[in-house]
Parts: sequence; C-alpha cells; structure tokens
Amino acid sequence: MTEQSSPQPLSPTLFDDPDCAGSPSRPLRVGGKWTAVVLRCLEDGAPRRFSELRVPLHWITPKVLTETLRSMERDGFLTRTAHDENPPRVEYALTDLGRSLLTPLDAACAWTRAHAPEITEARAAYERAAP
Amino acid sequence: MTEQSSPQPLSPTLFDDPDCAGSPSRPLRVGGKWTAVVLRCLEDGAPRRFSELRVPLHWITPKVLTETLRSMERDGFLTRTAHDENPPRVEYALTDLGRSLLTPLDAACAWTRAHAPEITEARAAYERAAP
DNA sequence: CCGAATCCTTGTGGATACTG
DNA sequence: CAGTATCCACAAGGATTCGG
Repeated sequence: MTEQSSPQPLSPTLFDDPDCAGSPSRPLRVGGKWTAVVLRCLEDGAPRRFSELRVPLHWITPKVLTETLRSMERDGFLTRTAHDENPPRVEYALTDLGRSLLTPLDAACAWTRAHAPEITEARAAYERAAP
Repeated sequence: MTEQSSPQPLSPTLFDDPDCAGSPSRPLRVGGKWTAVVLRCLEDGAPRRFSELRVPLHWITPKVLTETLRSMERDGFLTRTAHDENPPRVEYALTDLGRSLLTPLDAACAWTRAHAPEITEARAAYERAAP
C-alpha cells in the first residue's frame, strides 16, 4: 500500500479550520459527516476529481465519499461531470446553491472560532465540579 | 397513560420552523439531534423545568433529554439549577454562550427556508434523471 | 481511475422499567 | 418530579474486495 501523509487534512466535524483542531463541541454539521468538508474543498470554484477530493479528506474511503457526493448531487449542491475518456475522468464542482451554503457555514465557523475558548473552559469547569 | 397531543412540536432536524416541515435536506445540525431544539425552547430566556421541555420535544424520552441537557450544560450552553424542595424542582436556562449560538442558528434556518424550494426541485430533477 | 458491492463495527437515539 | 438503569434498533461510517 502506498504511504500517504495527508498534508493539511480537514476535520470531519466541519466548520473547522486548523485552529479548531481539538474541536471543542461537536460544532454545527451539515447533513452527513463529510458534506461540509467537501464544500470547503470546492469553495474556490475549481472542479475537482474524485481522487483529488480524497486527499484533504483524511483518505476517506471511496464508499463514503461516493455516498457524500451522491447526496450532495441529489440536493443540487454540486454537479458531477463524467468525461468520456480513457482513463475515465469525473469532475465535481459546486453549483450556485452549493456556494450559497457557504454563507451560513462561514457564520457557524466564525462562531465556533470565537467561542471555542469559552467552551473549553466550560468543559474544564464541569470536570472540576464533577470528576 | 395520559393522552398527549404535542401542540406544535418542533422537529428534530432543527432549524425548522413549521414551514420546513417536509424538511428538504437534512439541514444544519448542532451536536446531537435535539440540541438545537432545546435552544429554541429556551430562547426567550425563561428557565424551564425538565418536564416542560419534554412537551415541545415530541415527548422525547427522559434518557435522551438528560443526555442532551448534560452535554449542553457541560459545554456551557445552559445552566442547571436544582432547588432543594419537595417535590424536586430543576430548572434549565440558557447562558450567554448558549444564547449566542442562536445567531448562526438563525442564519442557517434562514438559509434553509430560502433555499428549500431549490433543493426540492433538485431532488425531483435527480429522480427524473435516474429513476 | 472511478466507483459498486459486500460485510462489519460503532454511535446515537429510543423503549421500558425502576428509584430518590 | 426528575431522573437512572437496561436493553435494543438502526443508520452512518469504515475496510475490503470486485467491476467497467
């Protein structure tokens, strides 16, 4: 098996940026576990290939990525374009609807970043009170 | 058992208002299934008792409500106040932190309402293409 | 290369019954 | 009233394998 070191993997729990790595509170989520991370991967508007998407997604298994992409396609968040070539090439890109989801997503992410310290402290206090 | 007709039950998938009843797309969620609904129940600032909370929550089972409240207390979203009386009385109320979560929550809810028709249409189109 | 098919593990939520 | 304690069902995520 090929040795892989995902460069800057995004977290499954979404709304994370690197800062939230410890991920205080399961933050807001969209649909499945990976939906929002896919949104982040595609937010620059450039279409991406299946295998490209796996890299920043912690080497998510194909099955799970397929499921995620299918449901997002079904909901109109992205388009799937299969080019009839050999080797096959399939590209995914956000639709306007998908891009519009980034707005509430960013709001939620901002909230998480802003309040992560409070949550961490609240948890610590809770532990102190009830060990 | 007492016959109960929960008056205007809030949906588990959160961010719902009555309009989103059909709930296109699993919308954004906060932590567990019920977290955000509890936020909504407490958003007016008035403290509520355990049993009061069960009513608008579809008669959620005590176990699940307890879990939800515990995790929210732990994260500092609400406070739990046990009055030493008989019969016992326990009240839950949002903290400032919990209240602040309502902002991104409202944003997400607004997005869902605004785009629900598009999602519904996208799904219909998807079904037409791949029946 | 892009997935589909299969099987398995886990987490989350829920039903029911019982207690301080 | 406000929970615990058990047991259970199911969906989601994941590993592995196979196919176009």
